Amino acid sequence: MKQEGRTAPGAPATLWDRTRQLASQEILETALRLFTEQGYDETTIAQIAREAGVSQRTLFRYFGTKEDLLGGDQGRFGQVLTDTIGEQPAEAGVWEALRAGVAAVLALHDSREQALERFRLLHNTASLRAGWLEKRLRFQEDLLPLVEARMGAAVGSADPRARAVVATAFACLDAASMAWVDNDGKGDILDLYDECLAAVRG
Amino acid sequence: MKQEGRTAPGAPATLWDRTRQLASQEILETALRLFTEQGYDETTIAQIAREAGVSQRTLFRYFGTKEDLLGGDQGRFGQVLTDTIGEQPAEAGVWEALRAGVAAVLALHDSREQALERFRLLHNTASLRAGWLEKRLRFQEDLLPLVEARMGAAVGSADPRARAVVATAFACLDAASMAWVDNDGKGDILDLYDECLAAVRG
DNA sequence: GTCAACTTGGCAGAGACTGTCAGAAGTAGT
DNA sequence: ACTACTTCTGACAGTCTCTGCCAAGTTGAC
Repeated sequence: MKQEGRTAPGAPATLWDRTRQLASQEILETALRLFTEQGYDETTIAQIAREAGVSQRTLFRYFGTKEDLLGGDQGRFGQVLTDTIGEQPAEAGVWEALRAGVAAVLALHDSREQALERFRLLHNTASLRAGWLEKRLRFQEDLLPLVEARMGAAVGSADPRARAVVATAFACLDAASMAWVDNDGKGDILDLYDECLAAVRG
Repeated sequence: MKQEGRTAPGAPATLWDRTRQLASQEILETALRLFTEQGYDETTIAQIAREAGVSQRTLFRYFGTKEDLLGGDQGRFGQVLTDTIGEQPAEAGVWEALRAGVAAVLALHDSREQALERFRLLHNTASLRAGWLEKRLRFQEDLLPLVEARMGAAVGSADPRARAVVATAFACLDAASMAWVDNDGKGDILDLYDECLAAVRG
């Protein structure tokens, strides 16, 4: 299995690529539909596979875990995050850089409705939240060197401050998105994020 | 099953209570030993049960999940946390109250070595971290009303600020404990916690 | 001693996930 | 078009966590 193909711009777009793209999308849509219809825990892999018209084995080849069926391409989240922050001007402070990263990631969702649906599922399903938090932790670790550099700390040292700053930013994003869901998607998450950060750093 | 007995101070201390206490301890020690010896993921429930001299079924009756085998009595963590914060004087600020809670929880570990062992396992095992984070999230929710009251916010409103503050405190605790583990348990976690908070709120 | 309350172990089974393997389907060389 | 090669798929069996159920044993209260 070598799924690197990723539909590059001037793609060769072999039949395999297109087929995989299609299957992947079909699985993803079926999963999201069933999750919202009957809940995450109440939906089995077997059911998703059946309704998507593939075998369980194939489903697991596309998405390594059940959690991966939500959140689509989470790899991109981390990528966009680190890229955006890395591109911030050197004179920008840590918090400005982190804010820019958060904004970029939030802009990644297809639509407000889809984002709301995903966030709602995420915040209401314990088993999902756990996996999501863990994945986010990996993003945080990836961000560490960038933040350390901006804070003037020795990169890779045992200095906990950079980690605390990054984790705080995510904590605020979490609080903001939860409030956003509670408000049924009214308003802007980024505004809520700013509000949270102000409350913390006040 | 009614395991409420919990060896109250002037306990009746029936034979059942003592037996359960013993079995629980035996299981816990066996689990921690095997986890540190061969890793969390590489240790199966079957093995723990066998070496602890109980059936798998009984093991699951004592500890609902594999994760529960680490962290001992996590219920107490949340209890101590909310109790301590609730007992703080009204004129104490949010951050002082939260710090007191954190200190109380940290004081709960039996020994420095055991705490170090647990933290190390926790931070190095992805599957464990996920569950731990999720459990912590529940503590955070429990704390919410207390913090909201102290911040003068409408309790139960969609105000994300209290959630952000609580999450930030935990984020700092996380960063502090990770640095502590990296330093092989040298120094005081609470000092690191203060350092983190200063970096965030600085 | 009797009976109720409690505890235990074994069994069967669900559900997520993995390794393996034969075979189908696409791709490329001639 | 024929062949050789790579890629993908489905099926099967198996592992591991976790749950429901039931029969048997132990303890406690009277």
